[in-house]
Amino acid sequence: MAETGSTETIKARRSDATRAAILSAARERFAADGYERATIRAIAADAHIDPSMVMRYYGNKEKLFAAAAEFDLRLPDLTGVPREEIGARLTGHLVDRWEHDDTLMALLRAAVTNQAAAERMRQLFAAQLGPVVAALVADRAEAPVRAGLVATQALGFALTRYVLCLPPVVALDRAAVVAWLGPTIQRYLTGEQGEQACAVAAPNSG
Amino acid sequence: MAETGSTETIKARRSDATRAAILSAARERFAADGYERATIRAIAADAHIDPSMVMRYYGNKEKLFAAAAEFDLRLPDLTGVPREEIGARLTGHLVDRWEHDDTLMALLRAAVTNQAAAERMRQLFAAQLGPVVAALVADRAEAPVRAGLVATQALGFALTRYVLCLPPVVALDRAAVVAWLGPTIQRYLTGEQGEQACAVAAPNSG
DNA sequence: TCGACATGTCAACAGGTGTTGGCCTACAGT
DNA sequence: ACTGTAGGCCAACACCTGTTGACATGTCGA
Repeated sequence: MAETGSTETIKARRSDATRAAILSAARERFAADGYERATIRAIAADAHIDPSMVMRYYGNKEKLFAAAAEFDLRLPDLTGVPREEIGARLTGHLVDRWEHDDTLMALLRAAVTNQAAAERMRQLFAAQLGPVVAALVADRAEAPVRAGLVATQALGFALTRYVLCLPPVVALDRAAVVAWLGPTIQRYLTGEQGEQACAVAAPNSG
Repeated sequence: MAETGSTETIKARRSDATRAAILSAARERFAADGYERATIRAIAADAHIDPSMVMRYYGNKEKLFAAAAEFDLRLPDLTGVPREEIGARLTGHLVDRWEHDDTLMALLRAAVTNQAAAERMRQLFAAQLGPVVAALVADRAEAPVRAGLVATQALGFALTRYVLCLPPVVALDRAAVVAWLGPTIQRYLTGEQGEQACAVAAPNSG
């Protein structure tokens, strides 16, 4: 690769700003419209460039999506957290990730009608949520099921709140979300099949 | 209307079979492909008729979807069921509805990228799940939130199992689903915010 | 200064979309 | 037997899609 300035740093190409603008516009469009309704033309217009530039820099729509849907859940290490708090902590973290980054939304909306995006979603949970859950669970063989159950509730919340916009779910504030969903996530991580709720209050830390 | 045979029965038009075939094909396509990827041409081909017939009978794609997405959750009356079993019962019923009818799938897949379909989904939960939950809940003001939470878990399960196909969630059999999700639904219906799980086994009836 | 290369624009392509109108055919009522 | 009409097919429309290639412009090293 061509370099300049200090010998170790890669040269900042003049096109990097354009690439970033495309990626940012792509994320927004995919998040708002899903895979098929997010058109190359619309993305290019948002980025104030010609559609053909999108093709030059990302090859085709599929690859553009792959680049735009790169995502890190940034899950915290929960092994040091008091056992009864991990549900609330994980729930709070996931809500934050959803609210401050379009990427998950793009991935979710696209994954419903696009096979490649669905595969991405599967990999994301297997590679990022899986290990974290495995580190918390006593019986290693149970880890995939427990991670799957967590996904069930986490994605269901995101779907109803951010995509379908069911009014009562939209109305919940962060504390209420953690208070309601935290114990569910907690049980999926550390509880038993068939276990029922009883009146032990959990701390609302997130 | 023109009638024949017995004076009271409406005449069965020759086109009724075609109409039904269109509707059935539309449900399958919308369920499998979502709103935009399910094309009128593909639906017509499945029904072995010309695309223009779809337009003649249903006006346009939007109205066709509206007709195809007509759905009744057929929620049972849960007021007579022992209080600690309603979570399991409701969970089992919802799983059955998902597995034996394409319509919910069509609605879900379409609702993610189509506003009208999302509105349909909201109405479905407000009009069908809402009242059932309201009948079970002590404090009437809490009913919408509780119904929303149930939707959160029910739709999240459907999303991960039938749409995203997360392997561990797909692998669960009916009994396991009821055993894991039942207590969650139960808590959303009858439990308290912040309540945690403890070792009280729930019956596995469905 | 000159040429190579990166950056960007324009116009067009081939194919697919929802939708429309004209035409043919078979059947019901007289 | 004749005719009106419902059921169905065909061809076409206007538009939008991803994608491509030719062409202009700018920038930087030699």
